[in-house]
Amino acid sequence: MSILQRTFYNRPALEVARDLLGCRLVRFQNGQRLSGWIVETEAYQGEEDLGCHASAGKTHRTAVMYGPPGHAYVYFTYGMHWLLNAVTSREGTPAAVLIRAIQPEAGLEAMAENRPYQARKSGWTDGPAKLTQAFDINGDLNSIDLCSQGSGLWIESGQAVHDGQVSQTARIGLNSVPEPWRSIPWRFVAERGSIHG
DNA sequence: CGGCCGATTATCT
DNA sequence: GATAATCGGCCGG
Repeated sequence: MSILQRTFYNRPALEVARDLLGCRLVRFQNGQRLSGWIVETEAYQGEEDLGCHASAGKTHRTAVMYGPPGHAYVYFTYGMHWLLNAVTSREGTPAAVLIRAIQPEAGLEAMAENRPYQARKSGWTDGPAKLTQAFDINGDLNSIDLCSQGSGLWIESGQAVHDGQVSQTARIGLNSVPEPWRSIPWRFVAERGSIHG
C-alpha cells in the first residue's frame, strides 16, 4: 500500500482526474477498512470554468479549493447529498476532481450497513452520492488531508488503467452551465472490466 | 434499460 | 428566495 502524496495532486485537475482511475479509495471506520477502485472522475478547474464552484469566486464553501492540493473538498447538494472531491493544483489555484464512482473491494458488509435502501437496486457505489453514503463520508471530512491516514480517508496507488480503456465525455449534471463548459469532455470513465478486482 | 419527477436544505444573491 | 457536480421510485418498452 502506498498513499498518494501531495506531489500527485499538485498538478492540473485534468491530469489528476485521469490518473486517479484505478487508484484505491480507502476509508477507515470503526476499526474496519473499506476500499474500492476509482472508476469514474470529473475535473473542475479554475474560476473561468463555469461548471466549477470556484467560478463564483472564493467563498466559505469553496475556500478549500484555493488551499493546498491533496485535501478533501466535501460539499452538500440537492438538499441531501454529500459529494467527495480531491483538491488539485498549487495553492491559490482553485481546482478539484470529483470522485463519481468506485468498484468496491473490501468492507462490503460495512458499506451495506452505511447505505439506506440496501436491499434495493444494484450498485452501492456507482454514483457520487452513493459512494459517500457507503463510505460514511460527510461534511465532517471537508478539508481533511488525504495524504495521511490521520483522518480515516485517503487514496492509494492502484492498478494501471490503459488509455484504450478510458473514455472521456461531458461532465454530468451541469444543466444550467453555459457552453463550452457544459460539454467539455472532462469526465473520465474506466471501461467496465478494466479493473481486475 | 431509459425518462420523468419529487424530495430536501446549505449556500449564495 | 432560487438554485443545485443526485437519487430512488415509477412508468413504459
